[in-house]
Amino acid sequence: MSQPDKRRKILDAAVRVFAQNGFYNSKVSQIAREAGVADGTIYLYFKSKEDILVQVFMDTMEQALRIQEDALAGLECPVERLRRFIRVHFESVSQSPALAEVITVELRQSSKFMRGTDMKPFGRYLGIIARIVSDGQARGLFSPTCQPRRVARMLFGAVDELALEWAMDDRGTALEDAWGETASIFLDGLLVRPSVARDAAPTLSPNTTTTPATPQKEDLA
Amino acid sequence: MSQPDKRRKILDAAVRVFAQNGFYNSKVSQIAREAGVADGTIYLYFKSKEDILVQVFMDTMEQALRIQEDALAGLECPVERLRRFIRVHFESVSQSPALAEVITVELRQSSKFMRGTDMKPFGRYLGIIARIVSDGQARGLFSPTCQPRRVARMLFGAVDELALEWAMDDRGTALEDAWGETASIFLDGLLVRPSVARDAAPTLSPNTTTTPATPQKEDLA
DNA sequence: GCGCGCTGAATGGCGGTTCATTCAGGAGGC
DNA sequence: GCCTCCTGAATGAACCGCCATTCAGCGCGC
Repeated sequence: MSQPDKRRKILDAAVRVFAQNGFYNSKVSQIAREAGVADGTIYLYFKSKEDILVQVFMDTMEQALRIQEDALAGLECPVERLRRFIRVHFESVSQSPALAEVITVELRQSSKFMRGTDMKPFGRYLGIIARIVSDGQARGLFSPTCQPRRVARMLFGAVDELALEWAMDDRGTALEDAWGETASIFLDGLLVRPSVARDAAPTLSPNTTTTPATPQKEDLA
Repeated sequence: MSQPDKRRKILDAAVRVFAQNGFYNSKVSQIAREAGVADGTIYLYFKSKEDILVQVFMDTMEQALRIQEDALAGLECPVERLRRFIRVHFESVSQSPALAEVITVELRQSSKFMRGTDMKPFGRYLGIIARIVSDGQARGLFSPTCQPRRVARMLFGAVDELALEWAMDDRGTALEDAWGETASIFLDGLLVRPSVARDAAPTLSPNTTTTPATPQKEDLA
């Protein structure tokens, strides 16, 4: 009646507590209280306090991977895939900010001294982006000069930073339109179109002035 | 003979130790040993262990700000300013990886429970980027639709993530060419030029195929 | 001999982990 | 149906090691 049920309750409680105090300032007994469970019970399900964190991380990452894989399943075009990825990431984050905060903040900390814990799931998450990029390059859509792996890391950093800001400070501002802006920068860049005629003075303003390549339709999930 | 000298030694030692073990797994006595100083001495210069971290953060941030302000002093063009900013950031990081690691990793952690410690310096760092962006918009160079503050955050995230990766794992790979790639993505995007004629089939290949707007000369520091 | 900068052994408490104990519910004998 | 015996999940008070912080004293320069 309780086995996996209780594990979940503890994990959820842990996420809340970690998000509020950070891993090291969280007491196991507080997690227990929050989960409605005795201190000792926790050690029936987890090896140690640190193990809780690892499992939170693993669970979340695996879920995120599944969600992305599902979301991208139908799409062909790398451009659309990239946009979708970004949107889904933000959506996942806004689903449970506390979780996002823990992953985002604690993940870094952890990966330092958790040598031993395999960060594979994270690598796979990056891999999704990297594959989109290299695929886009193969089709001649994306600039062939950039390293997919690096772009993946870059994009993840950007997206993660925005998510963190949102989760920590200004829960008020809309995270919803962050995704569009992020996508448009990564696809089109900051620069306004007429980049070829860079040093040519604005002789005649071509009709290109406002043509961000972004307005592809991208309807519902 | 030692007042500010010793403070520095302790700070430097702390950076090394924190970088290796993370803040919470670092022992004050280890910092002391590393600094060639007695445990108690540390408390002559710092209120607490946490205070050491705060000061590392403050010092570093202030230095980073100074460096960027100096580096950008002469430049007018927002495009060049942005590129310079990115390059200088990476250069700073590669100057002392340990420091970068601490700032990058611990900063997040910290800002959670260090409510009270003002994160102003970090805000100012973001502010530099934001100003470049809004300036670029004012001059019609950058897309007017994006929020400078958000772009700043995004860029910082990207750059920080790359720096972290470099500092932690693959110290081997060249951080040097990361800056160029980052700049080119943020300025030009991933997409290969002919964005206007999106759905038009490749009727005639225009000469635009390989024209990343990046090849501005950007010589030495 | 005084004070200042420094020392490092001692301390105090904090909190992760353990483990003797409890108790709900299931199986089986009558 | 009811009582008894088991089982193992759950409990939570106590334990114990760890480490940030303190402070009584030491030496050195004046």
